[in-house]
Amino acid sequence: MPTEEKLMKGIEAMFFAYRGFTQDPDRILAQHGYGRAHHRAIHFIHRWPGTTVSNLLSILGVTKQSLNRVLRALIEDGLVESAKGTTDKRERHLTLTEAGSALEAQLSDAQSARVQEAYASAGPEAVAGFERVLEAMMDRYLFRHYTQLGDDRGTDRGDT
Amino acid sequence: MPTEEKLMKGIEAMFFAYRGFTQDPDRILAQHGYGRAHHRAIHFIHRWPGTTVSNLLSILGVTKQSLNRVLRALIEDGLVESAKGTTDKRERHLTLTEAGSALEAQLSDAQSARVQEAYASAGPEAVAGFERVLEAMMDRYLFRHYTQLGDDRGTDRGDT
DNA sequence: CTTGGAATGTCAACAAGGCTGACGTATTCT
DNA sequence: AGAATACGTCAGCCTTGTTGACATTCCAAG
Repeated sequence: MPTEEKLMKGIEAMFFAYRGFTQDPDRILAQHGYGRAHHRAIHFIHRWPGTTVSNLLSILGVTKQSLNRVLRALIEDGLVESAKGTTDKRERHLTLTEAGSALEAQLSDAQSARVQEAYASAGPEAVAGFERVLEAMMDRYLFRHYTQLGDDRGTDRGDT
Repeated sequence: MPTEEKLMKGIEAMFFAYRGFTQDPDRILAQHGYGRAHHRAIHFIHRWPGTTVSNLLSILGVTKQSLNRVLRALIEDGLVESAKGTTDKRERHLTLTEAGSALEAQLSDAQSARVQEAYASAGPEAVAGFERVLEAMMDRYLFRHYTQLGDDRGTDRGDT
């Protein structure tokens, strides 16, 4: 049973660490006139090329209006391609263009570098613990959505 | 040297975990018409009762205009008290009122509960690793500001 | 074959919470 | 006396989230 003080330190550590975690990508994004929302979209489209809009919606947990605004910009700027589905023509399958992949790589490199530094300075055992705690901290409902992406597309519950 | 895949998983874990981490407080805050910015102010005023506005500014890393908006609401709502300094009358020393402490406790309980669940399910060794990685991930400059709060008040570099 | 629901896009309006720039006012320091 | 500090505030802008409403296209079930 951790003390209140220990829990509070963990909470503050999450706050400060998350800020460090997003700092470098934020700088790069700002140079391109983008924000974190664009980063998230780019990241997950890179992670699952050809994913659909509704998949992305359930991963990101935002409204389609919010996502659409970001997606529209990325498509107009030629970083993302949206292709009508073949089996289900209502779906749009999203992929990164070359330019999109380039930006993704730039962002990923910056963020990975910081994470890797942290991993290196903390050691492999600490990293294993880090991952275990983070997994336990995730929202289980949302995470289930994420891990089921390959087989289960999830359901759209409309605008509500 | 961790693989790219391992680093990417760590990055996503941070994203999902942070969302879980803020979920419960966000719900409570919404009921009171507040947001995360209010939570952060309340948290750090609780942590350092009597802290000054400029201290808070360097901890939170936002502009005084942003902080002021939040602080004004909390003061008007009677959750925070602002007292003119005695030695330096320019400073405002911030403390939580009873109502403010009550909300802080409610928020802290909710957030601590989730963190503690995660700690319990991951085990004490994992927690030690978690903390080591997070500390290494923080921005060193900002964190130094934080840890020096007791003795060094930091400097205000003006509006720029 | 019709009809309901799913997947998507879009318009409009609004709010929180960042930001910059520009001032104003005490107060303290040099 | 004058510069710098601590704080507050007005105004305006941006991103990114929200709700609500509506249109289109398409799949699937009755």
